[in-house]
Amino acid sequence: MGSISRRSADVALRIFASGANLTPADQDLLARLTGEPQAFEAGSWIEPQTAPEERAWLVVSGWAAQARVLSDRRRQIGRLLLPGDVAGLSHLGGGARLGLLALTEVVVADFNLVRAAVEAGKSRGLARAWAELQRAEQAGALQQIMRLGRFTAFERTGDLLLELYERLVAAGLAHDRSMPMPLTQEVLADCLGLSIVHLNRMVQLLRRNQLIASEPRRISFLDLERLAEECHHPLSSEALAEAAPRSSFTGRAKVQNFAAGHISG
Amino acid sequence: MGSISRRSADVALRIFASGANLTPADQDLLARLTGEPQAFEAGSWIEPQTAPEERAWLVVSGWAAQARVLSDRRRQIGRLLLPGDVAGLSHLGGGARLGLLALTEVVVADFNLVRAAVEAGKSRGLARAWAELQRAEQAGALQQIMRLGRFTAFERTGDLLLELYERLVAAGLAHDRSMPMPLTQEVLADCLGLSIVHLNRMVQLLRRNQLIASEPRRISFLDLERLAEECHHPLSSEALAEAAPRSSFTGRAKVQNFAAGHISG
DNA sequence: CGTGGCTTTGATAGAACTCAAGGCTTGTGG
DNA sequence: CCACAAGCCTTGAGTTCTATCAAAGCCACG
Repeated sequence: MGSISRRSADVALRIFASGANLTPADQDLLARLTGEPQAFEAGSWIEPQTAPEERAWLVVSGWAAQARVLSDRRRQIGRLLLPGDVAGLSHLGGGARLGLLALTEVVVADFNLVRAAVEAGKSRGLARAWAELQRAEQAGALQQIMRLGRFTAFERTGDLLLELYERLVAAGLAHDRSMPMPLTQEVLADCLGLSIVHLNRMVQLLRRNQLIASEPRRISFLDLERLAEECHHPLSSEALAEAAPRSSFTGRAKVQNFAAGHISG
Repeated sequence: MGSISRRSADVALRIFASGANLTPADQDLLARLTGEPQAFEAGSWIEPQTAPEERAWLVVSGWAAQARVLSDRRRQIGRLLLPGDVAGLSHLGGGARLGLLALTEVVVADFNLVRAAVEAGKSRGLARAWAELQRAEQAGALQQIMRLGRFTAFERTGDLLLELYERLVAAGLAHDRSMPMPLTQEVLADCLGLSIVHLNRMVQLLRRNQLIASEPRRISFLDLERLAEECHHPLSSEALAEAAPRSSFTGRAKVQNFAAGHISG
């Protein structure tokens, strides 16, 4: 949890503000209100679900998750946070509170002052950007509900991977039908409401069906369009545009797990 | 879809604004911006999921649902709307769009002007009320994700019934551990991602376990606290307070379905 | 009194979970 | 440089949960 150079938050701030068209003055205000970056190691809670108040955080680098753990150790991940995402847009309160968990090594910046400024109506530009984040969070939640409610395990898995790819592309962190995948299958399973074993089998099915290929910490899509169709996932145009070069992975027979494993199928 | 007396929206407006502490001026603005109440019959789409733009609606009376239907007829209900709830708080756009479906006969009022006023920053009070609605919607979505992801069919069913009871109590539409239940089991199943048959069996299980009792279009809770515990549902204090009188249903052996059926235990 | 919508029941099939063990990598210490 | 341990992925077998299919019952309504 050390302190990091303040500048390291710049990239994330840029991602956060992308599409919001902030004026220079707003950008400056935003930079001043953003707290010192802090690092958390993989597996640690940035904010436990029992925290007395809900703080706002900007994810600067690394992947985090908002999660709730039941007394019998069942765990549900409500939302995955990528660099540029913000946790704690609004105080949820009550029984709905989630904890914020570092899935990889994560750097976050305190965003409470930004939230306070937005709530106090200090800046129209920031308020617009904030509203856009809330919109995206709401849309993501609905997508998650659709997945969990009526999708099969196979569809859920493909749909989530596509969502992550699209979000990473939007953040400039993926391209060419390939993306980093630092998450363990346990984490993916907890997103999708599946057991680890079953999720593993779905990933293998995706591979056997020539829909994805994976290197240790990376996943490539062999047929984005077919995967999207089979998973009822409406592909964003940006994701398709980014996919043009159709990388060399297509030819390979290398079909492996994320972080280890051998050829299977 | 006829037009209804303008005054009929008053109650819903009051529910909508409850807790927001609007000034008289804001209340007046709100009333002026709220459109003519319109009636829709049960089963009709107030707004199809293919609508070109997403309009904002205040539910004045009746129950509605935001739902998405897949090409193979699978249907997922993302959110149930009770009187006083608002659909279309923000433009979601993209693939996440849901339709708005009348589950009973429903009266809605056009809320687009209110949304526009909020987005234009016309009133601090209205903006606060609007933000509170967004907060509630977000919390509801997270609850739904938790339910669908990690709860068993039994827990989902009980948890949803408790949520509905709490929301109805908050809106002044239920009390004494008893609430109206105009929804068919098909609708409940589509909320919970279950088949009709299985949902029916879960309801029967709740009855057999002496947790609920039901008359034709009404459900009573025989042991709110035990149900909440078994379903991992944190009960709101208001729901418990409303429950004090422990109505006479407790003694009855009448254990029936919602709209029809016979004794089954 | 027949019809349609909803609920209930039973039987069967399929999906997903659990348990248990083994394999691949990576990192660590001798 | 090798042995070992820990974490993660993979596999197989058996069980539980949930869906599907089909039919029947109940109720409201015309």
